[in-house]
Amino acid sequence: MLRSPRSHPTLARMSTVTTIDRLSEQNEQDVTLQGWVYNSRASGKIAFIILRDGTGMCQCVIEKNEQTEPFFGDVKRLPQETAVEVTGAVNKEERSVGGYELRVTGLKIVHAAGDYPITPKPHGVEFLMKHRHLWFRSKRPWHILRIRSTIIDQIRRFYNDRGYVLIDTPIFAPAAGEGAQTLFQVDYFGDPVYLAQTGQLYLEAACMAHRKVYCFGPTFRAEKSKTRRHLTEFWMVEPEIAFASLTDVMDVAEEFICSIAQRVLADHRDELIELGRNVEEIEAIQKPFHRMTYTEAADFLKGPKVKEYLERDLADKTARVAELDATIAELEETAGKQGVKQWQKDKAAAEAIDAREERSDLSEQITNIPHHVKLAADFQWGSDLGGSDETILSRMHDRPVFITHYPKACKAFYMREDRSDDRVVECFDLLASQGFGEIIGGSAREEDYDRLLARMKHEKLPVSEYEWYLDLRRYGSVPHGGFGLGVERTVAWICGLKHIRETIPYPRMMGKFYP
RNA sequence: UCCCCGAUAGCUCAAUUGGUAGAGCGAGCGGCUGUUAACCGCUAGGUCGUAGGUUCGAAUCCUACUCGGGGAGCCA
Repeated sequence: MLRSPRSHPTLARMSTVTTIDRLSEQNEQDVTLQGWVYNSRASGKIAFIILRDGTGMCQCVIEKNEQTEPFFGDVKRLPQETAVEVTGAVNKEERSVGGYELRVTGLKIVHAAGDYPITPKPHGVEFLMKHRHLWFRSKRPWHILRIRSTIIDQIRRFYNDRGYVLIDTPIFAPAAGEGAQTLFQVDYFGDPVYLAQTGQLYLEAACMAHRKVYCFGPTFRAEKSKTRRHLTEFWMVEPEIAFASLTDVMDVAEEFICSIAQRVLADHRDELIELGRNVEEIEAIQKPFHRMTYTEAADFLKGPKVKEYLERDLADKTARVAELDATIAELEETAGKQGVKQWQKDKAAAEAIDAREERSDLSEQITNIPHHVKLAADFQWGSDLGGSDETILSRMHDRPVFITHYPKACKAFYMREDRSDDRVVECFDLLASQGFGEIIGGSAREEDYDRLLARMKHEKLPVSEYEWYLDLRRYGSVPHGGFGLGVERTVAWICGLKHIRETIPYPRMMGKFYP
């Protein structure tokens, strides 16, 4: 949008409106930036504004002189998040954030902000979540949501580039799917319908028309889980492929995850580092992933390696707690000592808070470890893998791990019976590395009419409501399969976030839906 | 549904274990020419989550409730 000088009486002269991400191409030129004050510092005759404009951050320097005199007084105490247009010369400057700064000659206040609630100091989660709409502007959420955007773009590209057809599946769905207690019920002109928790059954129908299809949209789970891994509304991408075996589907999943990791590394390496992510661990996301059957996993969990691993983990964590206690004591002494600069005290106090947080996380983990040892050792063939079991398997491998062939009883009715062992089904979960746990669940689908019907009757499903689904096994039924990837869990894993609520713009969790 | 932890200024936290409620940031005013969470001085800001109870006396101990955090089950 072009700006006329008349609408900006305080601008010294007309100059090109640009954005911070393009400043390196405009060194020495006069430009105008439009943005918000992220932070400001001022002394008697010089002021610094850290401006953010949506594309990056840039330091704007205002020296007091005849040109800046008319607005220098305003600049001296610009509240955080004041919207401004600043004009000046771009100047390459090592000392500045981003390497370039603006030597300001003109400034217009577009909107003077009031008392902005989020300060550059630490805040608690509850407070930040209540101000999610403003928190977007802070660095950390800004980086995370950009990476999320790239991951979603890569998801679409991956399937579109490989000839998959996008099939949008309904969000209002009859009770079909798995257990109704985890579904949100909605009144649909007097009839009960449910918010979809998967598009899979609908997708199976479409894959018999287009061969390779996928759906991508929000799904809803009414599970009463209050943990760092759960949302009630989350995004899932589900591909479905005709004439595909279990291993074909797993190969796609493997290729898919690698493509996401590569894309994020290519586009956001610096941002990952800024978020504190260990980039080497993402570089390690390469084919082939580990593959083990459920039965192998069960034996592994009961074996000596897991016990040793957990015992070593316990020892390491106990040692770390002792280390933290020493650090905390030291920091507290610094914070309370006389003759120490105030900013050093602040820093020590802030570090002490972080250390205490890490310590309380660790001590909770330490109390849980013996329980996890017991759960792993007592694992019974036939029961589903628990959260702690998955975490153990995932942490003990340097790349993602496929767990395949679960017992029939813990999986959904549509999964294909293993023809060589009818106790298990041809399915897989993909566990992300570094303990992030399950990000994909998939399977080959039962293509045999009689086996499927028997299974549905065994599960006491209302067969009449699934007639359309059974039709797929009456007319040209072929082996096929697919999987679902949880977008938020993937973002959490790639960004190294311990809580899923930061991976989605407006998290919906049990008991929380504001803003 | 169950288990554990927490709630003190707008924000982040402290209060020597039951004895007059404090600091930093933020806000307001003043000072400072290169700051990086700037710094220095001054000012305002509180029914200690709510309701009971114990006590001469409760932010502190007890009970219930509300809200938040973490976990189990279940799941992407």
